[in-house]
Amino acid sequence: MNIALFRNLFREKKLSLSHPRLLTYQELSNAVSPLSSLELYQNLLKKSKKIGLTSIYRSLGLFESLGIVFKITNGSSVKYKLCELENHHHHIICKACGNVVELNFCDISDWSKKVTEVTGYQVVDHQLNFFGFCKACIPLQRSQSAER
Amino acid sequence: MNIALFRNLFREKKLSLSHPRLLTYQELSNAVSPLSSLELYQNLLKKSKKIGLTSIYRSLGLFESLGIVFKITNGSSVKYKLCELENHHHHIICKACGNVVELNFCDISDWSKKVTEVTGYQVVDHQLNFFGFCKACIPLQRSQSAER
DNA sequence: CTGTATGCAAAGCATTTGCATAATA
DNA sequence: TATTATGCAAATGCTTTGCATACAG
Repeated sequence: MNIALFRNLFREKKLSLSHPRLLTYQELSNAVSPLSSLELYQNLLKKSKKIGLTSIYRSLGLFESLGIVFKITNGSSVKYKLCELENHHHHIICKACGNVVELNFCDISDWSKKVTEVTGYQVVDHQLNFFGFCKACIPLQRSQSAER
Repeated sequence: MNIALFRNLFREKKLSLSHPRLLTYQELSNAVSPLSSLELYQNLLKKSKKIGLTSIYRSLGLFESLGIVFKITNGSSVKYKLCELENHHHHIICKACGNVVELNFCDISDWSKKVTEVTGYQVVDHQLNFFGFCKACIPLQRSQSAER
């Protein structure tokens, strides 16, 4: 999601676009790979930006609930990345290096119907992640497979 | 994985099959839905089994590294379930009461191929959870929808 | 101005670790 | 008997909360 859309969204939802929120967004926006809350905090401090860790947590929580950010819980580590695709999508995560690629397809709506038929549950959401090895890490597969 | 295979594995790997490990295995084996480390601990205490929480953590870690157990990291909650190698499946989780129903179908293998084609990643695993409201909780939907 | 967000410090929690004791093979 | 695992208590580390202050709209 680019900065213009980001600003629009905040205006639409009548959410205040505070300094910490903007900084958090920008830092994620510059990032090449997913970042933890602490990395985000330290990166901003290095750039002499005044921000509290707490606000980063709060911003990330807000962004996540708005669908702006994807939270990657991979074993014990938690990282965040900006969603580049605006529509609903899923991810594939490299088990070795942690890189994430977004998948711009989701045919799961048929499944939701099936789930409702079978269980009686009203399905409102789902979560799907693929795990594997990116091209660069395929050779490492054997040595890494027990990790996480 | 049944108890016979479990015992065999431990013998093969020359791992000691201690009381806590066996209890942890059995409790998971009896469980209808995935359990957290604490639930496991409390269930065993209720049954007057002597065990420490620490040992449960250590057993679960061992089991996971052996591929006996699957760790479900759902937002902030972490639960474990025995891998039933014969039928891979997914879950639907009630957002209101937390009940879990297992879904005995998974047609995702076609997707894995597609993911590989599109991204070049070698897919080795995936994780799919549905969220919704069970019959009893559908009336609560409005008040609970912001949670998690 | 008025409500909302911030930042610090402290609290909370799940998980891990150190170490003496106990159980396993 | 010699490893190896256990269990308690304490430590760790990530995340959340309370609350007075500062900021955005």
